Amino acid sequence: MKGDLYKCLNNANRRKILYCIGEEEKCVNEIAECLDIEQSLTSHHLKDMLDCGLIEKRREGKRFYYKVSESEIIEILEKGKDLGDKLEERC
Amino acid sequence: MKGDLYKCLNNANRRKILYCIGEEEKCVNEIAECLDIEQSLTSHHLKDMLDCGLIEKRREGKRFYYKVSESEIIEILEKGKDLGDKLEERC
DNA sequence: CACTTATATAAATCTCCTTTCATATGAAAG
DNA sequence: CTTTCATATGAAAGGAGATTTATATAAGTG
Repeated sequence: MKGDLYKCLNNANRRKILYCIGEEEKCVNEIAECLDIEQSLTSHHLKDMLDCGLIEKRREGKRFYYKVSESEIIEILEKGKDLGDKLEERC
Repeated sequence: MKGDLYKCLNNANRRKILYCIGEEEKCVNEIAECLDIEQSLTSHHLKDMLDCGLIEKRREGKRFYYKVSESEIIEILEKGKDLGDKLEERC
C-alpha cells in the first residue's frame, strides 16, 4: 500500500473527490466535471486514493465507477471541518 | 492563520507531538526528547501547529509549555488511526 | 557581568507533491 | 478496422514541505 490516509486528506481536490463520491459512485469524467479539473489530474488523485484503500473502482463498459470504500471517511472529514472552523475562530 | 489542520496532521512527527502533549502540557525539550528529534525541528513543528491554532503555549520562566488547544483533535487522531488500520487490512 | 539553559529563527538543502502535457490503452460504435 | 470515447500513465516543471546547521534571543545562575 502506497501513501497513507493523512496524505490523501492533505489536498483540497482529493477531499472534494471524497465528498463528490461519498453519496453515490461516479465515473472519472463526472468527478472531473464536478471539481472542474482535468481528467488527467482526476485520474492521478483517484489512483493515490485507490492505493491507500480509501476508494474502490468498478468497471462498466468503458467507464470506471469510483466510490468511497469506508463511509467513516466522510465522518472524519466532517469532524475535521468542524475542528478547522473552531480553530479559525480562535485567530 | 498559516497552514491548516490537514497539513498539520500530514506528518508523523507532528502527530506524535499531539499525542505527546495530548494528556498533559510539556516543554519543548521534553517533547524533543519524547520524540527523539532535534530541539530545532521540534520548535519548527510547534510553530506550525501554533499557527494553525492546534496547540497553545504558556511561559514559565525560561521554559515554554505547550498543550493541545482542543481535545477533539485527539479524537480525530484516534478515528484516523482506526480507519488507517481498517484500510490496511484490505490490502 | 559572564555563563548556561531553553527556545526560536533563518538559510540552505533535500525530498516529496501537485499539476500539466503528451501519449498509451482498451472498449464500443460505425 | 478505423474512429471515438473513457481512462490511465509517464515525464517534466514548479512549488511546498521536512530537516539540518548555525546563530540569535532571553531568562536564570553564580
